[in-house]
Amino acid sequence: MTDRSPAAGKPIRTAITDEDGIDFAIIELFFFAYRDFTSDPDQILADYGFGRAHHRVLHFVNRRPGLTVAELLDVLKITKQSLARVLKQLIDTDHIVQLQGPRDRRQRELYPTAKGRALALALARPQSRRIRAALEDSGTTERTSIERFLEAMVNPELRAQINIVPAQTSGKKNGDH
Amino acid sequence: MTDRSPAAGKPIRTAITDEDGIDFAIIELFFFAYRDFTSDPDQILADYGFGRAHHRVLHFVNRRPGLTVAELLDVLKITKQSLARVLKQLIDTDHIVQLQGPRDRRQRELYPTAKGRALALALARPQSRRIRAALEDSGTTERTSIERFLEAMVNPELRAQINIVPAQTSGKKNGDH
DNA sequence: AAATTACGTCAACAGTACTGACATAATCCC
DNA sequence: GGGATTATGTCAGTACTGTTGACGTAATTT
Repeated sequence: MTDRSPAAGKPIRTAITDEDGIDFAIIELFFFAYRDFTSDPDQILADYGFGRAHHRVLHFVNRRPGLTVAELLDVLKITKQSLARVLKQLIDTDHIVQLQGPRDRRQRELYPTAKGRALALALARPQSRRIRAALEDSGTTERTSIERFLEAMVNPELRAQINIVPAQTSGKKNGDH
Repeated sequence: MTDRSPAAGKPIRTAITDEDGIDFAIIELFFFAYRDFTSDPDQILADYGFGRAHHRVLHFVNRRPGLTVAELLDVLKITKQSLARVLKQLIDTDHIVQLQGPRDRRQRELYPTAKGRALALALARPQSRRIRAALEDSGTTERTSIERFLEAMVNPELRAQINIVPAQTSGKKNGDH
C-alpha cells in the first residue's frame, strides 16, 4: 500500500486548473458553505436524538402547515419509507400532529405543534444568523442578488415548489392542490 | 394514527413567518440549490459504483495533488475510518495513487492518475455548467460577489483551507465549453 | 530506548437513503 | 354496486456514509 501497484497510472503532480472553464472555486465554496451551514442546527438536533432529516421535515411542515404526506414527499424528494421513521418520531415526540384531510379523508395534513414550532425556530436561528453575517461580511448590498442566484441554481421544474410559500402572508393557508 | 393522540399539542395552522428576523427564504433556497447541485454528479458516480464521498476525495486530491492523508482528513472533516473505505476504492480502481512522503516516509502523498483527473473533470463539468447558467440567469454581473458570500458562510477558522489552492481563478469568468 | 506520529485496519453501530412487497381505507369511475 | 385507483402505513432487506473504540506497524522525535 505504500507505493503504487504495478499497473497503476502515473501520478499527476499539477493541480487541476480552470483551463476547461470549470468553476472549481465556487464548487468548492459551495461544499464548505453548505457543510458549515448545516453544522449549526446539527448541534441542537443531537440533543433531541434527531438528525438532519428531522430538521427538514420540521422546516417544511412549519413553512407549509397543512401539507399532506404526498406533498411533503414531493418537496423533499425522498421515498415514503424514508420519511416514515422520521415523521413518526416527530409525531411521537409531539412536534408534529396529523389531521385527517377535510375533503379527502385518506390524506393526512401535517401541522406543527407549539413545541414543533419552537424547535423549528431554534434550529433556523443560527442558520439565519450565519446568513445575515455572511451578507454583511461579504458586503452584499442586495440580499435579493443572493436569493436570485440560489434560486437559479435550482432545477427549473422545481422552482415552482419554492414559490408556494406565502412570503409575508401569515395566517392564511394557501393553495393546497 | 388518523387523529392526534390524546395528549398531543394543538396544531398551528399559520405558516412560520420572518417575524423573528429568521431568513427562511435563503435557508430554504440553500437546501434546494445544494440538493440539485449535488444531483448532477450523482448520476455519473452511480455508473462507477461511487458515491458523494468518492467525489469529494477525488476533488480535493485533484485540487491539491500531493496532500497527505492527514491533510485530506482535515479538509473533509471526517474520520480516517470513514475515509479508508472510499480512498481504498479509488486507489484500487486506479483513480488515485499514493506516494511515500519524501521528507517523512510515514506520510502518504495522494495524487490523481490520468483516469482520476478525467473523472474529476467529468464530475465537475455539469456543476460548473449549472453555476454558470445560474450566474447568467440571476443577472449576476460580478462573479466574485457570490464567491465572497459563500466564503463568508464558511467558518472563519476554516477559510484558510480554502485559500490553500495555488492557481487562482480571479481573472477567469467563463468561456466554458 | 521510549514516546509519539502517520497511517491502516477490524469491528460494531447509527442515520438516512433505497427497492420491493403488501395492507387498509377512502375515493373515483363505470 | 363494485372494481380500480389513490393516499398512506408498514415490513423486510440493502447501500452508503458517517461515527467510536481498539489495535498494529513503521517511521520519526525526544
